[in-house]
Amino acid sequence: MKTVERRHKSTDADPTRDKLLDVAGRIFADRGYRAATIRQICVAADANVAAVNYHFGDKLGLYTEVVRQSARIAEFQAAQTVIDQDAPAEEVLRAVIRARLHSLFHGDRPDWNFRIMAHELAQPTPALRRLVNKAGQPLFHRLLELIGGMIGLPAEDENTRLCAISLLGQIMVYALAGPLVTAIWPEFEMTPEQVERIADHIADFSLSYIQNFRSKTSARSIKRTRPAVKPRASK
Amino acid sequence: MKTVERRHKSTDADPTRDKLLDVAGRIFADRGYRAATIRQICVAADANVAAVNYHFGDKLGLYTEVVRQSARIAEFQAAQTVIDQDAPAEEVLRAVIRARLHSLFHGDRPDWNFRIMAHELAQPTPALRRLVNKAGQPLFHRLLELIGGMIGLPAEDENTRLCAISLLGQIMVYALAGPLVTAIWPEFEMTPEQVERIADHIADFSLSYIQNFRSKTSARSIKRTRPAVKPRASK
Amino acid sequence: MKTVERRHKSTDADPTRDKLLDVAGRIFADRGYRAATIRQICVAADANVAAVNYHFGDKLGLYTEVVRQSARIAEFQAAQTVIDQDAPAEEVLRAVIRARLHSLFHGDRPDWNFRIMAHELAQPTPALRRLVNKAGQPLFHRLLELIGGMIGLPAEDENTRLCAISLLGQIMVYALAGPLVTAIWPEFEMTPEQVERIADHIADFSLSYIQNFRSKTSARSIKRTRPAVKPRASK
Amino acid sequence: MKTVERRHKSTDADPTRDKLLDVAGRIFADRGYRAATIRQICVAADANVAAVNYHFGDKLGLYTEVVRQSARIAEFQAAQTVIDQDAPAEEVLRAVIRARLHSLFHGDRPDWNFRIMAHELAQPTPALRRLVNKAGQPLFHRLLELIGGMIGLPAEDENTRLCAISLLGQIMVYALAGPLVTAIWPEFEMTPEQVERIADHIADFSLSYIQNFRSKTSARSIKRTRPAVKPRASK
DNA sequence: AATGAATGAGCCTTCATTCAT
DNA sequence: GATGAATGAAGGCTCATTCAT
Repeated sequence: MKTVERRHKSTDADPTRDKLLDVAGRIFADRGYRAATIRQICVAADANVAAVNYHFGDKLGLYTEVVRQSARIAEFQAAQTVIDQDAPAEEVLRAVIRARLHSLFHGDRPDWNFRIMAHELAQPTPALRRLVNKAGQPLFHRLLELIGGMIGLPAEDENTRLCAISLLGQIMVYALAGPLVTAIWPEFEMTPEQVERIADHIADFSLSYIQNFRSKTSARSIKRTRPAVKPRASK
Repeated sequence: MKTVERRHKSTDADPTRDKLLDVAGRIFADRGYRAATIRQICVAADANVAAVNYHFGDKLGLYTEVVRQSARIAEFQAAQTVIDQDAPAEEVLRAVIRARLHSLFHGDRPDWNFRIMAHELAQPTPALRRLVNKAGQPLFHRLLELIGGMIGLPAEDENTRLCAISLLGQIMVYALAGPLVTAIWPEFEMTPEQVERIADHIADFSLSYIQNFRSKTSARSIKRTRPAVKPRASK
Repeated sequence: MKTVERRHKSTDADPTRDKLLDVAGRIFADRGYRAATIRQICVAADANVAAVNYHFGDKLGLYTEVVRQSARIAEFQAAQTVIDQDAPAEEVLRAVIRARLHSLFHGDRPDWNFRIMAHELAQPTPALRRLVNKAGQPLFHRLLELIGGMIGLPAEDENTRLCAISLLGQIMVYALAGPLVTAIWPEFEMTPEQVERIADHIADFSLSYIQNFRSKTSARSIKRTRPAVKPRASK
Repeated sequence: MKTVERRHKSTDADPTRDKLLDVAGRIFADRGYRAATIRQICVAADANVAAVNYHFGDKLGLYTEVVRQSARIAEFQAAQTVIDQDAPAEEVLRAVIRARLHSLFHGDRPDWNFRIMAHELAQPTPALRRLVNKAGQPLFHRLLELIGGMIGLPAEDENTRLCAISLLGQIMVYALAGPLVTAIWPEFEMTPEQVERIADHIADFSLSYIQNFRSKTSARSIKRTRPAVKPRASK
């Protein structure tokens, strides 16, 4: 708020700053904003406690930069997956799911991008809401478009939204609730193969509903009262 | 590590202790373990700062007790839903989903049971892992049994587990990632009706896959290489 | 701002709090608000660093209380001097001057009342302006009334105000600019006798002008241009 | 205590150094020594953080230089006013008062000379006492001479000193206790005209006593209860 | 049995200062 | 000769915990 944010001439080549950013990313991702301490970060980055203040002005400044970078990477990754936009919707959806899970556990760059976001989603840092939302929007928007297209409803339709949330929930649970996963599946380990398998499962699981959605349209009206017969048509 | 655990003659009827427990539950559920302060809790419970230490020995002691109680309630609730165990699996599943979502947002008294668990799942308190797992087990176990029964595979099968996680993920996302939900659905608000609708959606969404699972068995083998044809039954 | 200000049942008998207040008064008076450190104060008061937070919530809270107490004492002293209000104005004025100087250097209670005020007057603590003003008002008001009465002008008249400031300036200089006094008068020392002598001098010095003021009324108009002959005419 | 003092070949023409000095003067005058930070100064002077250290070795080094310069200017100004030394004492006195007030609020370039001195008088920087005293001496000495001459007593006489202090107190109060002035005179504003008016008032106020001083010797007796004969005159 | 008072460790931040180009 | 980067020593504040009734 009061101090300088950026004092450096060029954006590249500031080893201390970069290391700080990298280490901070990891630690923030592990512990969350509050629990992480500047000292931990600085010790791990082999820097002085005041270095954070010098380079980022603030603990929040450092964190903001970390999130910003995460956001940049997220946007970039999202953009990258767009390439095969002319592929069939199903394939695109599978690609998106796989990409998300991948960036969550095996992104080439710092692997904490998504976990930072996860923390923010769980316990938002007041000052950062907008930034995080902005970072997530491309993904969310795409998902809504995609699903909307597949179920033949506008992106803003309640059903589209519910499906998008269902889909994201399946992905996020791995990021947000590791212990839950472990509790259900003790031998679970995040190997690249496992990631693939999970991605496939989530896709299959979700497409099953999405691709059969159309047949349901007419049964909508009774929903309200918890109907004895659910709209699963063919069932 | 800590000394006192319980100094009282009888286990019942200690209004201060009870109020402390109640208030602490709410506050821990709202802010998480670290962010909640003993003082906040004591002020809110209209008790002395030392009361926590007196009754529970520790902040962690209080929290443990809160979680323990949450766990008890969770087990109880899980047991309660079992009553109609002879109902069709689908209905049981629907009931479980609805019950979870309900306890998450509109539980009667201690509406924070599940939220505490959510916090623990997201950022486990080291000392409590086992306790939380234990508390979750009944639910997880039941879910695995149920789904396993429906898809005709053992509870320990990878597919059963993936389905359970998918199902729980859809529920947990509402507990763990409010901002995500808001980002996708800005007008969203957690009215009782909305909860019902979401519960229905999650059930529909999940059952679509689960109830059609059988037909998939043969297609398994090609999975690894991203098969041209995915096992999605009707497709 | 956020913490509790007063947690104590009765206003008396809290030795730590009182000692803290006393020591803080002295140190704040010596060094000013910023330069004084909580640690210095606590060490000198033989208390823990956190004691300040506990009893006053804040460094500013402690300081505020110190100033408030100073203000109370100031008001009390001012009120006390009023007793001989029916005495001739000149005598009252002399009494006021003497009382001020006295409280400045030889108040029975903590001797820093006035020096705190002096610091506040020199470099006001933003949050305390009102409090200090309130504390000073009784004195200022009385002085204006008194002088106004003697020179036959309303208290709000510019001349009354200028005289009051001149009078107070002569007193304050001893509080605010010790080094100046020492520079002019190296052997100077604040013995009770010296205080008396100074009080007399200030009274004489000021009354000379005030008591002869009437004769000046007509000469006002030429003032602006720095007249060759000043209005001391008849004198 | 500090190492470097001056590393430059010639004493003139170092724009950075000069600007630093100028800006530092203003900022020190505004905020005082402690509250002013090297960074503020360097930023305002458009110089590097290390510049102060480079040019003056120290924060105190910079401040010392600022004060030294202030002292030089003060001496110069004092000398300048002396020019009309053959004018009547009263006129010289008026001129001195006006000059002081003027330099306090409307000095041409470095308008902070006097305010720096004011800060030093209120809260002396240990290492600078002598320097400041030296800077003030010319003014003080002249004032004592002048007043001594007018009341017919030596410059070292107690009465002369008391008068000088009274005179200076009336001036300094405007520099040191702005809030006091404002409290007494809310609408007060330091326009050039106001400065003139105040200067006139202080001169009138003081001359009234000084010019009538002799006549006072006998009237002493009624004073308060305190001594029948006060030390004036014969002493 | 229960509480108000006190404590010490740790956190974030600021700042003057020094270092390595 | 001059500067951007880095450092360490405080400072204020918060908090869980303990002490003395």
